[in-house]
Amino acid sequence: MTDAALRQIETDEVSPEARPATRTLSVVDRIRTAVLAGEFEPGTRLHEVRLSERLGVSRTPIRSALQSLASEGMLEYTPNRGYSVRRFSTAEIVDAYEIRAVMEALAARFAAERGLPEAERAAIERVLAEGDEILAARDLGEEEKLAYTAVNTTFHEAIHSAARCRMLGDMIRVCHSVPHSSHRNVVSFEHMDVRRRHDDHHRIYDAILACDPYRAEMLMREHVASVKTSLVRALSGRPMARRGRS
Amino acid sequence: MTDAALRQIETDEVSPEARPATRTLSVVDRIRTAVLAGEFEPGTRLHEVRLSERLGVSRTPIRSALQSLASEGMLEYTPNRGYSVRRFSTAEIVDAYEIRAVMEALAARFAAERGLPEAERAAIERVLAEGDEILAARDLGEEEKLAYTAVNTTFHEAIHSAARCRMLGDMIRVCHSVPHSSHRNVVSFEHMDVRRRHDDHHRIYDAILACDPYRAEMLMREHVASVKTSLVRALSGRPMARRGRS
DNA sequence: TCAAGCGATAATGTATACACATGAGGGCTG
DNA sequence: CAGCCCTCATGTGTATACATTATCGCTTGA
Repeated sequence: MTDAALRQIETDEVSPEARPATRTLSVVDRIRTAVLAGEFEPGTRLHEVRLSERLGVSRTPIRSALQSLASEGMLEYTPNRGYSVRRFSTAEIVDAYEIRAVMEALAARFAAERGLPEAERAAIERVLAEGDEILAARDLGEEEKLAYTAVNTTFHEAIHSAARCRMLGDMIRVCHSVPHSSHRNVVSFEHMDVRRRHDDHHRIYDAILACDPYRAEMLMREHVASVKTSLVRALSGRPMARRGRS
Repeated sequence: MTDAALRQIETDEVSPEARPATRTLSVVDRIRTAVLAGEFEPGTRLHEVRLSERLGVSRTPIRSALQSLASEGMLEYTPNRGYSVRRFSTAEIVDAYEIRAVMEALAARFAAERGLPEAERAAIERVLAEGDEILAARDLGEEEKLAYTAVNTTFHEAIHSAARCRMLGDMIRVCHSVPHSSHRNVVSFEHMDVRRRHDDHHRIYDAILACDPYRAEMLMREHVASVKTSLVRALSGRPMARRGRS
């Protein structure tokens, strides 16, 4: 009890600005982060009682959170047997890229058809310039890689937002729960690859500005699908997919 | 013990084939059916207590079911304010068709790339023949329309299944929770439209059999998107979208 | 008369106790 | 000795009581 209260306060102090409205939502975040960080092996069962002891809340919000995460596709549920960390085959990871490719392509098309709102336009121009700067250097240190990953994320999120279609945004988000299949993980930082992908960004932006839905869609689809190709190369290089950092 | 056993048996007699494993799952079905049948106006709040009284179970499975349906996109959730029936704008319905178009197109491509399993091949050939028969008549009565709707559903489901990609299947299922945006509702039964769409089915099947992913994808995309066009025509004809039967 | 603050009420969020299902281990029987 | 069944332990499913939050109407003051 005292322990739980302390941890609660601790959590509040760590993130004072964005405290979730309910415990359930807080638990969703905590478990999601833990799973994405690889704290549980795929296939591990998540026992409600143990989680509730570990996180210091009762089983009710735990159950609720587990159900949420299962519907996101991150966990697997079997009636009367509970939840376990979903195991993704290589095929599923690759498929997730294909799905993400057509979805993000559709988002780019919507953005081109509907016009780019001022806020998104500004954000994209900013990250394009930032990316230009980062890539001006001959080699990328760890810091630059992190910075470019943020640039990449912002670029894509701006386009999702410009698509103005909630269902599409939701579905793209689901794709990101698949390990490796997120623009938050820049798969390859090889010189040619990054520069080429950054150039893609410029062209996609041009197409959207020019209100050319077909070109925007086509470019974005190839952009995302090409990452899949890099990924397959990487996976076949080292047969086992490592999880976690990098 | 005895009481529980009796209730169990009773339930078995009522629905001998598909008894849900838990009350939560049963409640999910019941609420989903009610909402799809239009028993609640869009925007209506679903009070947990009232539902629990109406369905004769406690709030726990009700809450669980509501959460499920919200993650399917059928309900809307606001923390501390509960669930309400999601209101779909015309724009969202049309967008759902676009999304479904690219997803089903991807499914067709996967099917073509991966080959058609025997079971799916048989099912498709059967419904293609059945559709030919139905459409041989000059005019379609109510019964024929129902029969053709079933044919349509089976055709599409066989292709989803042949795609062998769970995530894709899940996402397509989500599209179907949007009213009007389901192949279970054949939008237009005008002669030309139905015949054309049935012809599309034949061609899509041919493309998949010929292992022509590009053609299968393109045909399916146009096939679904064209329904969108019919829908827009219909909606602009009668400005208010009627829900429920027909 | 209107606006703002406050309190009552109802609905959701959470905790906990109990019911039931599943699986493993040991004892009984053929 | 092998196989089956029964029992028990573990963990999920459900019900219910309590805590917290939102909403609405009322009062009060300007």
